[in-house]
Amino acid sequence: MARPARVSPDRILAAAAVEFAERGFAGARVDRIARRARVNKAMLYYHFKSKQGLYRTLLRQIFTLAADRLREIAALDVSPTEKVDRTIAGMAALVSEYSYFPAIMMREVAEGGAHLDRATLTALANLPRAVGAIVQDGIATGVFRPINPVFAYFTMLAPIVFYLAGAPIRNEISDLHVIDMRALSTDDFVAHVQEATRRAFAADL
Amino acid sequence: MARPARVSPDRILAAAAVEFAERGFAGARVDRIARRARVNKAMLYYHFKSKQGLYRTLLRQIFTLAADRLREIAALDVSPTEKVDRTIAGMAALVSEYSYFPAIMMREVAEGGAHLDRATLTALANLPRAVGAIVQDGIATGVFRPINPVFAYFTMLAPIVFYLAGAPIRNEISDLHVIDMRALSTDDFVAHVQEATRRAFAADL
DNA sequence: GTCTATACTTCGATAGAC
DNA sequence: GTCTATCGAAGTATAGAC
Repeated sequence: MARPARVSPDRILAAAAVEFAERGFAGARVDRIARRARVNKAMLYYHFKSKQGLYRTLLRQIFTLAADRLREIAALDVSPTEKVDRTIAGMAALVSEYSYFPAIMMREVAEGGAHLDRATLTALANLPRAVGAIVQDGIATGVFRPINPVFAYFTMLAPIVFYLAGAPIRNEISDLHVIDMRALSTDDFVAHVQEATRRAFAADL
Repeated sequence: MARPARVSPDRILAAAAVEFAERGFAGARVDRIARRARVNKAMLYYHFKSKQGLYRTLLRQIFTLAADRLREIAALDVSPTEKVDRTIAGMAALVSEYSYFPAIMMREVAEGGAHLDRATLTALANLPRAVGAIVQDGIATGVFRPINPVFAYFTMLAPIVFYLAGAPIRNEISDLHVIDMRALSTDDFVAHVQEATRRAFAADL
């Protein structure tokens, strides 16, 4: 049973996730995180030592969680095609639970991993590794055509992350009445990426 | 003939592109931009009024350039399939000319357009519009299966932007010897996305 | 573990001479 | 248009009492 300990660190992490997702590492304000977590700023430093320490802890946690989910899917006893479908849906589901995930991911990619340590980068590396394993299995068993597994990772997941992170700016744009992107459904988009990926990966008959 | 005027503003914009791509709006330092452009900081404020003014000018320029290229492709007298191929290659080519483009794009999406004004958002909106027009044409003429044009935009271009923006962090990860992503070629990736997109969009026979 | 008060630094921006 | 000098705000971090 999960002990109710560490409420304060966990509340800080939750507040940090929102702040870092919305503003990035440089734009995030420690005062705002503390206030949102309803803890004293000194407590934040007491638990995490620095803004960067907090950031790294948060990202390691997020990346580890995501990689674990992907590895669970990879370990299932279903076809590679089904695993690819579930991978795409799984990432979308992860985002609906942790809505800050895509923005943090996009920012860190753009940042070139500047604020990350070895452990955090390793956790991130497990994402393409897990997806790559699924794809390689599909190629080996002849259900997928030969594709580079890392390429496959980007083709499958970049649209999901980009699309879900892009919801706020799509709304901004829709407000201008130049093009309306408000009616788009996330589920429809997930189904679209799944269908597109099945067609893109399938071995020729 | 382009007058050689405005060397100083142009140099500032070029320096700003590098700085904003590497560090984001909040992380960028006006002093660094001025030094890189070899102009006095006061000159920067003289020409652009504020950090935000500089940022908006830069992004409007980038987005306008990208949208113009896409519209040129859309206007070509070739098949929709060929246009889609060229759209993907065209974005990759744009990035090899303006290497700061993908990072800025990713950051701004994550930021939700917070620092942008109406003109800049409108310029950005022209990207999905141009791609959407190509896709709609393909659907109307029966060479593509029915797909949402905005979905198609994300499926085609998110992998390109994500992959190209991700070069630095892939190198960081490769240094850890957990997974090696250094040997990947950009041209191969472009070819992969083109092939995947052709298969994903093609109408069933 | 928790809080108040504050030290120290960095950064965006401008005044004002030339 | 260009430069020097500097202001004032904002931000990270910590010292030290409880």
